[in-house]
Amino acid sequence: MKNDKPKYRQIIDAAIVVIAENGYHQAQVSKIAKQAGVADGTIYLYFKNKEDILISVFSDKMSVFTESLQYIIKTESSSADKLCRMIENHFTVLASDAHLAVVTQLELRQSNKVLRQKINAILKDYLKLLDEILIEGMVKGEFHATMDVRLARSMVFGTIDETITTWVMNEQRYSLTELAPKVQTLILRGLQAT
Amino acid sequence: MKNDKPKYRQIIDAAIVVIAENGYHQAQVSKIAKQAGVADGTIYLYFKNKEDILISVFSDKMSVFTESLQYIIKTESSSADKLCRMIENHFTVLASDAHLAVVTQLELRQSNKVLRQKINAILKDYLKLLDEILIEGMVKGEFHATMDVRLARSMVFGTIDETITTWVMNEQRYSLTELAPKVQTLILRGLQAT
Amino acid sequence: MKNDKPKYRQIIDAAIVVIAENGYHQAQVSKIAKQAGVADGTIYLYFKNKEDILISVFSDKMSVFTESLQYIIKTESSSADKLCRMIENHFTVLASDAHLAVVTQLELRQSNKVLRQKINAILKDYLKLLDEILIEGMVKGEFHATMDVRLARSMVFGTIDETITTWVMNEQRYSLTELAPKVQTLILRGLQAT
Amino acid sequence: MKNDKPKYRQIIDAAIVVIAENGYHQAQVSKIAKQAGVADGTIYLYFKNKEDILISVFSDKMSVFTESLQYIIKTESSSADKLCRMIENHFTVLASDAHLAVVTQLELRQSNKVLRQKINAILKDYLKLLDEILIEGMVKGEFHATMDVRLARSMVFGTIDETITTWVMNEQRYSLTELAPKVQTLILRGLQAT
DNA sequence: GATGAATGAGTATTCATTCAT
DNA sequence: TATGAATGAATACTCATTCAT
Repeated sequence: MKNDKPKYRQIIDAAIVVIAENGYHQAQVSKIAKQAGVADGTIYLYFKNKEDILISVFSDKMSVFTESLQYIIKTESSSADKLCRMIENHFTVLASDAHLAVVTQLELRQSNKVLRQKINAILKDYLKLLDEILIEGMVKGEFHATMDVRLARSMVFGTIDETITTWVMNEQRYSLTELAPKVQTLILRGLQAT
Repeated sequence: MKNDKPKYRQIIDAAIVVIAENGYHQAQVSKIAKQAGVADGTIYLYFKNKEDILISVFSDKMSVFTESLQYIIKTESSSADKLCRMIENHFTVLASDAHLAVVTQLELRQSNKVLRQKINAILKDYLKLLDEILIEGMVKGEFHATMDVRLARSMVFGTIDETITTWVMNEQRYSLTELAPKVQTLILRGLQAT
Repeated sequence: MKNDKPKYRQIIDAAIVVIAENGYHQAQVSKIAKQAGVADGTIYLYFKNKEDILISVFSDKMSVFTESLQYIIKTESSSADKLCRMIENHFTVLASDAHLAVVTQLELRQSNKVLRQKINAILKDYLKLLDEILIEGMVKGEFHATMDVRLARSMVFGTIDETITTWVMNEQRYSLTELAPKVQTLILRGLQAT
Repeated sequence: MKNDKPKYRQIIDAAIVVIAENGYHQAQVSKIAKQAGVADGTIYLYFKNKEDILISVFSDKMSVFTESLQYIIKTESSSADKLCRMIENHFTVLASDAHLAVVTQLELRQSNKVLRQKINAILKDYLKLLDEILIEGMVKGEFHATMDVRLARSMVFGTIDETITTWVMNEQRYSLTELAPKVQTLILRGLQAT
């Protein structure tokens, strides 16, 4: 039952639903409060302001990706496998939560510069783990020893992000997870030492 | 034709400057009018509404990319060369116009879903030409015959886009054009038949 | 006809009516706009913000007092006469404008510290003229040569202000102007050299 | 009797401190509760509502003035002496409690019309004693037999009040008590029969 | 008595667009 | 064509008060 959840979580979850269904600019605080089943003022007992809700939404969900990735890095042995599992995980999480996918790929990007910078700071933790995998792969000889890590990271993340955004823009009409193996192949071909 | 009228151009150019310098959400119609040296009302003699200005900005600039790419497709012979020249051209154009880079990579993405869908429709012409190159490469045996064109397109465009966005977010502090060869290598490795 | 007045004046006059009839804290911008017969947004073409309206109201009306007093100082010869005419004028102006009296004596005093400081700065011009009269009277031997000007000013202004406030609090049920001669006598007795 | 309970006093004293330090409009109930060391809800066990706190503050402190004045009336013999001792007492009490002076002279005056009317009702007890002195002085021939008592009261109280307010507005930078003799002289000159 | 989490009404201000001149 | 004064809808946040514990 929803009311059993702590209010903080109720509000975060409500925000995702409201943003996904109404769009970023139509996600008024009062709408989020109503969806969460609390009074408008209650929001401000748990969040400093509206921006704080949005950052918390992103931070909260991003930590799922980051924690999974940390686990993957620990448990897989080859760098290529780590990368493959990362892509697969990224796709799986978003494919299983349509609301979240819309929010992260489309709506949250409409935020202003300040908020976007805070979102990017949170994203950085995830990208650092990606860098770890890439560097390890280069050191171990799995990936091209001379490649530019920053560019490789842009390729991996850019490809993943563009693939998912395209899927969301097409209203999630096809299976995202089925694309994972092909994306893995495309990316690995670009990175792996021959 | 309305594009020929000087005020139309004045307003388009003013919009880019105003958006780049103030950000998407601070680019009021009155500011654009002032920058263009016309009255607020005059804007509406040349554009249906504010959204129309923004779409026109994107459309106007995108046509530069599309025309260059059409020329490249015509003049280069191998698919790999076409792809390389496309990447190089994309980087060169944005590297030479700091305002335009900020507007297309950061500011215009803050627009709402409707506007972004219209922007994507314009982008589609450019991506269709990219598809042409990829398909031709597959047919000619230059690229993997079995790859998914839609994904390959996402990889190429996603990598280019993420690389440029990262550069803009880093306040264009390093040379973008010098990255072109490495990006070309990364992408071609992923696509080329071995 | 009201609409013949410039909008600035329409809004100032409307503000006085709305504040007098609804009280300071119930004088919403939208109410003032409605009373003035303009749209809410029009207010902001003529005033920076709500505080600016209130300051302008006070400043605008205070200048009536100040200008009259300057004229009185010029035309009367004895200091005692100047003081008498000042008191009489102060009473007459407020007695003739019930709304204004309520606004200056009761409502505007509910404003916050910042606004009250700005109001006091405006009031200072008026009190300086009072000081002039008092000092001149002392120099000419009309008033006690040894009295403390600051205190004398407090007595004159405090007596006037308290008398008027009491009258307003009693809902202006008796004639304020008829009190003038008695107030003049009381004050002059305190000041005049024997 | 509720006044005997320590929390009642704690809250009254806390209110004065909070209002003096934060200003009337920033003196939230929760701030007063915190300063008093009680929970927000506890306030409502001792006071009907916020207005009740403020009235109680004023009433509580005003009784000090009223009781002193009653003692003065009893112990002094001449009306002039009573008036002098009243002025002196009024100045002394406020000069010795900076917080109280700020609260009564500046902050509490920002309250709305209803609250100010209640404050005036409390003040009336004090002003009635002043009236007693004035009337007695007229009967005994010390003061002008024909003067208007209501106006004389406005002069006495208005002068005292304006003098103290000016002193508070000047951040209590000079000695208020040293002004007492001069104020006494000014006022007595206005009232005394010659 | 004492607590403090929860409530929800209320408002200044911006800016895209219009239209009389 | 060109102007720019006027419009008016739309929204985050505060804080006095309550009431279940």
